[in-house]
Amino acid sequence: MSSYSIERAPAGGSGAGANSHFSQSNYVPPHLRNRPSPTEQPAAPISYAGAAFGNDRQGYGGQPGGGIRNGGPWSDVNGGGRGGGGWNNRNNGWDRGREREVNPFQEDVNTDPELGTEENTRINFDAYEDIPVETSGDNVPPPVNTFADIDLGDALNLNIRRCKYVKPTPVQRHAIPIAISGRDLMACAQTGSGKTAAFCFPIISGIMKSNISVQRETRMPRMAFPLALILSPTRELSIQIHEEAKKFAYQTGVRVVVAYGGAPINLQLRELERGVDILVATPGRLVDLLERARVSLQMIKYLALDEADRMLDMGFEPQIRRIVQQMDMPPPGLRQTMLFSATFPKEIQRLAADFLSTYIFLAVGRVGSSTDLIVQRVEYVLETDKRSHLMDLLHAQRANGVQGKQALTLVFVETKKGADSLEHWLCMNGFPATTIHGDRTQQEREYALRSFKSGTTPILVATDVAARGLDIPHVAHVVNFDLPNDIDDYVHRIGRTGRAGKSGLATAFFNENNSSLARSLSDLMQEANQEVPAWLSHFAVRSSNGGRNRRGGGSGGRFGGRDFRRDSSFNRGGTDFYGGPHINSGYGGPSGGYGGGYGSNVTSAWD
DNA sequence: AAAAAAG
Repeated sequence: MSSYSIERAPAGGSGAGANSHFSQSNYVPPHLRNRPSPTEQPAAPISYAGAAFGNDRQGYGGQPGGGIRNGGPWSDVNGGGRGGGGWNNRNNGWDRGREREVNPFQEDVNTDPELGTEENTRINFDAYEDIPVETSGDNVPPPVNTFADIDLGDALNLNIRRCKYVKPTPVQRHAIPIAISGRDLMACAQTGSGKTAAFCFPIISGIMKSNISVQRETRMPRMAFPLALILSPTRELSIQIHEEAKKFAYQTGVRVVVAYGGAPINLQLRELERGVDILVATPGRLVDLLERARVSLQMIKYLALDEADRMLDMGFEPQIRRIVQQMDMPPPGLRQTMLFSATFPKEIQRLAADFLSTYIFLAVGRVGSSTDLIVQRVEYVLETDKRSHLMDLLHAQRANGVQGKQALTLVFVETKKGADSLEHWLCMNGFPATTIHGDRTQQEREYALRSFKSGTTPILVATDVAARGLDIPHVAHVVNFDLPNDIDDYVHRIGRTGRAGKSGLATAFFNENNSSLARSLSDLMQEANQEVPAWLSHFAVRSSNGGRNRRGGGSGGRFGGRDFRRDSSFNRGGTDFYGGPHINSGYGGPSGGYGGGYGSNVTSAWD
C-alpha cells in the first residue's frame, strides 16, 4: 500500500533516503532550481551561490539562438537574488545546463500587426463591469481587484506583465484568492472568461512556494511524478493550455508538459522523463501513460478539470474516474481540486461531490450575456442556398475589410464530411479555406489552426471540435452554417469571436431543420439585447417543445448553474444554506493594476 | 445523429 504524504518520498520505494529533503535524485524541486548547474551531475546538494546565476536562456526580444547570459532587459528583476528562499530568478537548473527554456513570449512579438487595429485591440473593460458573479460556501476569501493584491511571487508577476495582463477578469478576481487559500473550487465559467490563468496562477505559485520534494522511485527511474494535473477534453485545448501555462511559468523553474493523443508518444515520454511539475493532458493519452507506468499521480497536489461538462458529454467519465479515483492520486482533502464547467447538470454535481472537499462554488455570468460585444444575426437560409449565401457574406466582408483582406471567419458545420466538401468548394471559388475535424490527423489539425491564425487561410471550416475553449485571436466572424441542436453549443461557438473584450459578429443560417432551436435561440438573443427577427419568434411559438432546449432548465439559470448544495439535503441542520450567497458585480472600483493605464496594445487576461 | 478521444 502506498500512502500519500507531501513531504515524504513515495512510499513503497526502495527505501533510499525517504525523507523530506532531496538527496540523490534526478529531480530538482522547483524551489531549488535557481542554483547554478554543477556540470552534468545529477543534482546533488550544492551550496547556494548567491546572485551568481547562470542564466542560460534565450534573451527576450533577442535573435533566436542568441543566448544572453544573465543580461537581458529584465536582469534587474531577475538577478537580484532577493526575497526569502530564492523566490525569483528560478532558472532552469532542471536541465543540468543543457536545455534552454524557449522564450514563449517571443512569438507574440510582431504577430499580425495588420490585424491588430486600434479598434480591435482596445479592451472593452467597461463592457464587463456588470457581469454578475456569485460565490457560496464556507468562509469565502474576498475577491481581489488587482493581481498585485495577491502574493503570487515576483517571477509570476513578471510573466503577468509580459502577458500584458492589466487587471484580473471576474473569474480571476474570485478564483485566484480562493485557490491561493488552498480551497477546493467548483466554478461555472465559460472559456474566454480567463479560466486558464485563474487555475494556473495558483498552481504555479503554490508549487514555487512549497517545499515539495519528490524522491524519484529509484526502481522506476522513468516514471514521472507531476505535482499538478490539468485535464481537458480536446487535444487542441490541451495544447493551448500548455502554451499559456508555459508563459506563466517562464523562468519560474516550474516545468509544464503536455500529453495528448494523435501525436507520437515517444516525444511526450521524453519530455516527461526530463521532469514535470504540471502535466496538461487529454484523458485517453493520460490513461495510456498511466498503464505504461510512465506517470504516477501519487505526488499530485493540484488537480484541475477544464470544461468538465464537455468531457462528460464526450463520454470521458469512466476515464476521468479511473484517473482520479482508481489510480494512485491522493484523495480529496489531500489534494486541491478545481472543477471548471460551463454548465452544472446532475452528472457534474455528482463529480463535484466525489472529487471535491468542502468546496467553494463560483458562478460567473456568461460573457456577452449582458453586453453587445457579439452582434448576433439569424438569417433564414434553405439548405440548398447555404453555399451561395455564405459566398455573399464572404464577398461583402472582403469588400469591407482592411486592405481587401479577408477577416478571419470561422464556419461551423454539422459533419466532418460536410466540412471537407465545404472547404473544397470554398477553395474552388477563390476563398482560401482550411478545415479542422476529427477525421483529420493531428498534424493536419494543428497545421490548419496555425494557417488560420496566421491568416494564410482566413476561413476555417470546423466541426464542434473547435467549438469550445479554443482561443483564436482576431476571429471577426463566426458563421453557423449548420446550427447545432443544443443552445449551449451555439453559445460556445459564437464565443470564438468577440474575445478579450473585442467586438465580433455571429451569423446563423436557420431553416426548418433547426426549429427545435428556435425558442432557446430567440430567448438567448433577447437576453443579449439582440434584434430577434419576427419570423424566428413565430418559429419559437410554433415549436413549443416544452423548453427542453431552453437554457437553465434543470441545470441552472443565467449563471449556467447553481450551487446545488443549497437546494437539497446538503443544508446543515435544516437551516438555510451557508449564510446565503454573496452577490458581487463586476469589478469593484478602479484598478491599481500595474499602473500605466491601458494602451492600445494591451491584451487582457481574458484568455 | 454527429462529434471527440487511445491505437
